[in-house]
Amino acid sequence: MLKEITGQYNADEIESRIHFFWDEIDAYSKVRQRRIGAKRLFFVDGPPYTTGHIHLGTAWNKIIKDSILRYRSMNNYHILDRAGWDMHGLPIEVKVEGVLGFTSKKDIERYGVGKFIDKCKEFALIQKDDMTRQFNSLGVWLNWKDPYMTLRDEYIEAAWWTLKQAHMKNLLEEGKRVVNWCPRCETAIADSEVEYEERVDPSIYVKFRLKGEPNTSIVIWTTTPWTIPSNIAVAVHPSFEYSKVKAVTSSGESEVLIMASSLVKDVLKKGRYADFEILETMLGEDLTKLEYEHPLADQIPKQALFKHKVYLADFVTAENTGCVHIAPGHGMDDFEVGIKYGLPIFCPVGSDGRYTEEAGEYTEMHIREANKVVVENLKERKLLLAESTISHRYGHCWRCKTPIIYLATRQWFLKISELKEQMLSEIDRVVWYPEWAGSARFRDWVEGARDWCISRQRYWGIPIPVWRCTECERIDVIGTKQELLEKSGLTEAIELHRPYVDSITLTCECGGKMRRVEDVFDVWFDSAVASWATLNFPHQKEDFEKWWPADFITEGHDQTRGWFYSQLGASMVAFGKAPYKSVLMHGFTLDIEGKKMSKSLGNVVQPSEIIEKFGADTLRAYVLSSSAPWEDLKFSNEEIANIHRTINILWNVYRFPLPYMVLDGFDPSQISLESVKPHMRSEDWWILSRMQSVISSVNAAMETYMLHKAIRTINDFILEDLSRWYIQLIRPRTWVEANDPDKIAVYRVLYEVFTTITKIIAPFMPHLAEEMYQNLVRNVYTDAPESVHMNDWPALDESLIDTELENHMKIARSVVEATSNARQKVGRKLRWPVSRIVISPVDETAVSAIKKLKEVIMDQTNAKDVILTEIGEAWKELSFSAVPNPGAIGPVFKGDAGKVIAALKQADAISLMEKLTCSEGYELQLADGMTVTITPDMVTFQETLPELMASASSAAGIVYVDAKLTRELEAEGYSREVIRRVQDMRKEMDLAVDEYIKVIICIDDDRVVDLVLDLEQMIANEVRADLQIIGSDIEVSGDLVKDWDVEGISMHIGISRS
RNA sequence: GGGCCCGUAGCUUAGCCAGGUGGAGCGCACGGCUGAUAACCGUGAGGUCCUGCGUUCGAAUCGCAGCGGGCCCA
Repeated sequence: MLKEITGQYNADEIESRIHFFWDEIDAYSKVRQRRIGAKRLFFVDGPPYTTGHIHLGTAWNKIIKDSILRYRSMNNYHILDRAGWDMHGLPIEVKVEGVLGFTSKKDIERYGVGKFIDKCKEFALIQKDDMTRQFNSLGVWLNWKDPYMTLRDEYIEAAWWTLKQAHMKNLLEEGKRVVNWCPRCETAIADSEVEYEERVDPSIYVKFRLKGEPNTSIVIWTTTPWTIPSNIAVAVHPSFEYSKVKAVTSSGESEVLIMASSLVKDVLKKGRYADFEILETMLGEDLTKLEYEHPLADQIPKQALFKHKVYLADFVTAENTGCVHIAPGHGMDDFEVGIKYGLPIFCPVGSDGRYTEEAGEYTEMHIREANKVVVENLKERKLLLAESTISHRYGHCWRCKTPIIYLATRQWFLKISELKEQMLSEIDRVVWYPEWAGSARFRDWVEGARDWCISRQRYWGIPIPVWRCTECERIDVIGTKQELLEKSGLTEAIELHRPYVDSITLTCECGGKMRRVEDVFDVWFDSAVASWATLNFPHQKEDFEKWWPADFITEGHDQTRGWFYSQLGASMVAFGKAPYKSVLMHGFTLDIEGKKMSKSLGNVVQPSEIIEKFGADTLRAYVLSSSAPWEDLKFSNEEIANIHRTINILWNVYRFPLPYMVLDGFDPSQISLESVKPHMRSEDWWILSRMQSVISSVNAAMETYMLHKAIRTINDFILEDLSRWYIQLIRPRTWVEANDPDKIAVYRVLYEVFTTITKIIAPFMPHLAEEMYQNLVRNVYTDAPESVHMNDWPALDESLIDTELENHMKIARSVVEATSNARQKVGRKLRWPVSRIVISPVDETAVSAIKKLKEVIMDQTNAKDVILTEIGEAWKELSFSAVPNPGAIGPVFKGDAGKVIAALKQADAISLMEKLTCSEGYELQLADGMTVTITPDMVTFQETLPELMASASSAAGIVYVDAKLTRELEAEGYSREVIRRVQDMRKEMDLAVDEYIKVIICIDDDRVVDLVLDLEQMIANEVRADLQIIGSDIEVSGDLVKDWDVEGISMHIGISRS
């Protein structure tokens, strides 16, 4: 049986109860099992990094996923949805280093890599558990019991297997490249791990002395003096014009300098030269014969051995000097130039940021200290033309914030650039939401794809499964644990992490010993293989055949260059096709100002705070409804409170009829909707039609992941249709005591609407849906599915949709609102009936709407009659007054204008109007007897309403309210005032709805007593009084006695339990 | 500096694709309702539709340029 709900909406209580219930019956597993055999949907969870705490953005991300999957499940999809965790990488290493008080890789080596890895693993696992709890509190259903974790053997194998594919397809390459390097973490870091921040660096102009041309130098500019020891060349633009300039100092000394012609003035000003003379101009391509001396060759013996020349490069811009310092070991562009012209890739800097022995006198110096030393050394040699500082954006390590450097090192690469064309065509095969996420944003990114450096010189990561022979250099890439066991001859269980795996050696074909290269994978490679790793491929191939590729993924727009890309790249390498069929790109959570949430700004909103205050369902409904998924979400406390209010209204709507239903023993399982149809009123048909229309809109919205539209539609329905209208209309019908078919029809219709609501809110507000479902459905039908989430999504019943009725109801509501408006103007409150409202309808539809829904209108306007005029015709009882228009009268009548205006106001408006509409003028007699001609532009007409009447416009036309009182109306008005007070007192005494009372009412006005006595019986019925005394001079007593003031009349009322 | 997205009332937003009198909610002011009541409803005020230029009979909507914000890149 249905149960009455007495409490207010208490999210905390509901949600903990529902979580307990779900755990108890293992609802999630049952829901998934139920759909086995249905159409498959493979969803891959983008694995959050195990930081230990979720934030609003990750909460939003999981809420989107959960809502979509719940919706799909109800629409009969068999869903595969392992939650995922990204658990390797620098962030955890850095955190563990912090806990252990380490500052460099040497500390880790001293401590022991094995112990360090154990700490990292422990850390990651603990943080995963913490975060699982937090995601659970959002009501997010994914497979939490068996999540995929990047630190697991089977996951590591998926990465290994993928690398082996790359090797077999000749897409794996080891090579010297310039990479972003963090000198603190002593590792290469990915482009995506570089954070750009404003930073002040030196800005120096350096003279490189030409060989064979005394007193002549080419001038370069740089912000990294420490790279000067590594200088190998100068680059110029082939088609820029360069000048040889004779520059003269204030002391009269002169020298010859070479730089871009357009920059001569700027440069010489910086060098504080007093005068100059252009000796010669030439194109960049004419400079290539020049050779110069390395400025610090005397300090760096190795530099004295290299030739230093000028080369051409298109990337040179006409900035600074137009001559670019090239150190192929320390810059991407520099490296390219070096490769192109076969220059030495000279890189005398070690992994810790200190110079190596190749740097001569700089050996062991840290590059950060080197800046000032280099500048000093250049100054000593009179090679420094100018020196200052510059503030610019410079890359930093995302974890430890150390400024990065560029180093040419040996690294492992996936040759993604070779796959670019195929990747672009795969992008077109994927369905993107919104469309531009793929066609514009992702495409742009992929078009710029470079080879992917997948190696890192760290510890906590998937070891790169490359073994190299110490004798012949041959390499072998291991694809699985099994393969490793076989090739190494080991039999016992092995740990696939460092340092254990490092100790395993293989035997080379040449008989030599093969050792693993020491690197681990870039952590982005981990998640890149998620779509097959989560299927335990290659360990287990059946699921892969059955499910892959993913039907759907959804992540934030930062993942364009992240997971959308890394997955595509890895999948192209492994399988030659995209690993996902459709992608929803969602936005970011910002603060109310539209600024990103960050700890330093102190504007971070914690999901847990919101859950505590409003509950998870409110948070969910808020983030889903407040903007389109792909737009950024500006977090607003006001808006979330507003959503909470809507949910609260739904709760109140839901519990409102329950006491009556329970009292009447209403059993929906015994009364079909079909059986009450003969007794349904227009409003019942209407709400059922609206309900179906809502289902239809929600379906349409969900098809294209317009989650915001889906929820807004549902919320509007709850607020506008259900709470503000239907419930108001049917309230009196629920109070009827007899077992009236009219009442039963309302109950059944409400029941139908409520049970449908539980299903359509289930994907979005899963707890509230479950709470309502358990009472409405499980308490009635014992054989119903255990959880609302096991139900099918409501099928659209088009036979219930009546668009004409929906349209008519809209018109009727508009009439009711207009009546409210008019009542307010005339000062007649709703409790007091009016004799009639008169409507001048605009068209046929308005007429039929009003005729069909007359009862509804009368009821809601508290009017005794509704009268229609002919279409477009004014109401006959109206009169008009003339309003003179001084703007037209003034210029014509000048000094007499005042008299004309006065006369117009006195004139008979009706005949004036009639004359003016059918002729050009009206002869008006003024007070002094003069007659003037009034033209139509001089006067406008205004309706004047009879006393106690008011009008307002509505969709149906003008609505007039006649608020004149009669004895009957007044009697009813006062009686309702009395009833309302007694009801208020019943409430105050907390009486049961059906309890009887005794009432004594003393009214200090004989006329009003008389009026009220007209309806004595009605009052007694309404307030359930079995004894009622009303008079003007009687003693008032009772359990509760109160004095009231009703429109200036004192009333004393006493009530007691009967 | 480049790519993509966003900019509408004090706040959150609809309308923009397909040009034709800008519409809600919150907040504010006033009023109403009263067995959903620690709830609810109505009315009103409140807009340089980021700015400028252009296309057009007509621009919040289309185009261009700029400004501000976000993500990504250099």
